[in-house]
Amino acid sequence: MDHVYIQNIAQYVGKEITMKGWLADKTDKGKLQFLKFRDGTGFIQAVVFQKDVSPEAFDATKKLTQESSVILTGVPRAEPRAPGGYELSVKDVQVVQIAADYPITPKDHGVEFLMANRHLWLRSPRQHAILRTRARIVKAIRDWFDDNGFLLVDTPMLTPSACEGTTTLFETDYFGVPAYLTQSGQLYNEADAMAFGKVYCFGPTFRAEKSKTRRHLTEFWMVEPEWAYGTLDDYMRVGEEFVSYIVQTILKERAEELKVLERDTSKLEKVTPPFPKISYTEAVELIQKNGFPDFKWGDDFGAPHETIISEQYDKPVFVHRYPTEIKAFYMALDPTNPKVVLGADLLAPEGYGEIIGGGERSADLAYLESQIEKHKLPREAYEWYLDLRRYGAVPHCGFGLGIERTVAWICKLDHVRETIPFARMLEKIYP
RNA sequence: UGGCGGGUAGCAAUCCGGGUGAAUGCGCCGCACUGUUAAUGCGGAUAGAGGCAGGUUCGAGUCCUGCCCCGCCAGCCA
Repeated sequence: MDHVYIQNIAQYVGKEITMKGWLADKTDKGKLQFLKFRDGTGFIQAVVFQKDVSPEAFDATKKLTQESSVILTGVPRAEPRAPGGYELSVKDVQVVQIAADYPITPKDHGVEFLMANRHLWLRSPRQHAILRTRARIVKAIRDWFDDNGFLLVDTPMLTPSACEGTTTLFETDYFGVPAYLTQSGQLYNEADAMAFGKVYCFGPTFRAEKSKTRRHLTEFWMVEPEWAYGTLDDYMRVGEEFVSYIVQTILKERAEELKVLERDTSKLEKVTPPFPKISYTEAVELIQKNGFPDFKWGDDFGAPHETIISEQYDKPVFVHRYPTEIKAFYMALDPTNPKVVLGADLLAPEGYGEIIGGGERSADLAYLESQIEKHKLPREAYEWYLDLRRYGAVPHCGFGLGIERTVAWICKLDHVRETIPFARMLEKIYP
């Protein structure tokens, strides 16, 4: 007989089934043993009464340690008192392995210890809630693009040169020549958009920045759509529809997980289109009026400035038309004011900062040539990119959304390190 | 990289006005208990010469110096 998974338990109420998994925790009440059992799809309480099982099985139950692997046979039934609503009345217990003294106890632990034991920490209910939410966010992202005419066209991880500069890249030895782990699929995405119209790429991204904050990883996942004939306004409209879809989907599909995480969902419910949109210039005035009178037009936002902006709204907010000087070389100039570019960032509420960056890309060959020179980029590495402006250049736009920051925001976590199974952080790569 | 705060038993904390190798809870073992949810009660064992290296002192976990590691914040960014 095939074994049954906890996530499907409702279909088997009253029937004898077998479940395979691990013992998360146990409460010994003498002739009654409560097993907190998990199988990867969920947690369920199993109850072993001495009179219901063989003496051998009962003995084995009493000897089970935390995280021992075990196969249970029994009958599930509805139990209002149990988390999840179901409970297994056990008829037989088969021990697969008795686990050695398990380091992670149900009591408090520090971050250092938990991260050193990340390979085991993943088994905890809270980590399940986060990573199951992450998986659903990823599916929502793919669904939205797939259903809105975007073609998945992935971009390379290994690149011959930097996208925007060389200081933050991980270098590898590519058959004797340097190659770099990608920090963005952006430029390749533009080639793909000129080929397929509407595309998106989705994969890991690497940045060797010495950033040590709750919002940074050296390896993180990013989804980047790019589409031909798209404008700044198109991008912001797509962005708000897209982000709202993700949030509303999670509210519906991961309500149980958000409850485990004690997430205040009323704040997420408000995330619907349209989002507020303010210009960089308006944002500067806002910052000056709220405690930073010395902030100058032309300065880039720091974390405290972003917080001031996002605190004004109960939805994510777009800040558009940044000074040309502080943005990437490929950004399109605003034809009505060449001091600013047609770019915009989306700032998440509740202090989570920038979760999207993007905008319209320049289609102007001469302008891009001058930008490459101005930014001291190696011209030959960008010839293929310039080709895109020689052969059927069109206005186009795109953006990148950081998965981990989005997960951290939706789950309301203190740090992005819990949003990915094995976080890669500054000088930390174990386990 | 800078600022601040930390590194004491497997884990988490107390001790931080220097003075007999101090110490609580969890975990672990045993006993009791048919409704636990971080169970409870009783009993027991294990465990560090207090991050590492120096220094001051009659005497240092406790003061000083250097180094290592961790956390938070900042810069940079998604």
